[in-house]
Amino acid sequence: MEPRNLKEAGLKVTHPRKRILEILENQGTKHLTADDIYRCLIESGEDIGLATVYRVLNQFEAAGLVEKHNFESGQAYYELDSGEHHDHMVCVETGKVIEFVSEEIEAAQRKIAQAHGYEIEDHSLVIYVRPKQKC
Amino acid sequence: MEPRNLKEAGLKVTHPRKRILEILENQGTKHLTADDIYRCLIESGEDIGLATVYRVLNQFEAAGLVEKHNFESGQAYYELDSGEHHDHMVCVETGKVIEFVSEEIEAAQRKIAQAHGYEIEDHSLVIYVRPKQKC
DNA sequence: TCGTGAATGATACAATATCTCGGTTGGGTG
DNA sequence: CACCCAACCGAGATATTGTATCATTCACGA
Repeated sequence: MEPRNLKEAGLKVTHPRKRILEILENQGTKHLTADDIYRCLIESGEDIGLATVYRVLNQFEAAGLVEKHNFESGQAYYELDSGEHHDHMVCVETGKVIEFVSEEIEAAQRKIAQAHGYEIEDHSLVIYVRPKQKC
Repeated sequence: MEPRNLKEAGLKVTHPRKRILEILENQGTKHLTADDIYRCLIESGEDIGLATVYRVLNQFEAAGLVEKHNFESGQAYYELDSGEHHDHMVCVETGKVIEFVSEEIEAAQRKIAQAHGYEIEDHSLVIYVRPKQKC
């Protein structure tokens, strides 16, 4: 199971790590960039360096606490690892991100990888969509 | 249909654009970064700036001549638009890229988007795999 | 061939992320 | 509780990827 806190992840419980984890927990449905988190810290009066944010996010990722997504923006987005795998659908008009799971797609992927003599290590599926009803 | 040459794409036929298109056409199965292309040009004695490579690749993408992929590397990879859509499977050990098509997955995606009231604009599926036989 | 607007190359700049290093601190040990 | 030290931190330098600017050059229709 994924670690749910810093100790379980084998990380010292420091102030910056606690605050960053809090921010990730309080994220709504939004996926945050390192800079989002940095600015959020600054706004709440914290004195935490941007380098620390990147370092901590990398540690969190290595520890399995968070997932890192690249989408198509050249900027990485982070979200807490919910434990259950899911893919993403991004609305190109509103930027809204919807998470979904499709066992059908998962199975098809395994089949394809197997057919080529591989096993799946990971995968990334992002569907870019727009609202169906035209104005 | 996708444009197959510079004129059809509405682009002036200039030396840099011809050479960059040639390099993309001579790419084997490999997907190239802007820097790959730049170094290839330099090695073959051309005097073409890196800025031009980026500019031309962006124009090619806008014109539908090439596709840009982000994978997970923070670096964009380019390949000629073959006209037929395909997804990618990347071997995390060898870096090899395999292209594949799965109508099963395509259909499942359409179904999911529709169920949320969206239509698909585009999508990106990358499966990260490793060879099945362990040593 | 000539003229003109588009394209180019060099370089400065911007954005994202990592590295380095001196100073600080969490938390185990005595 | 006080000490100690490896782990951690903040700041700024640096690396990497890509874009903007601008003077010069070039493609191509007349």
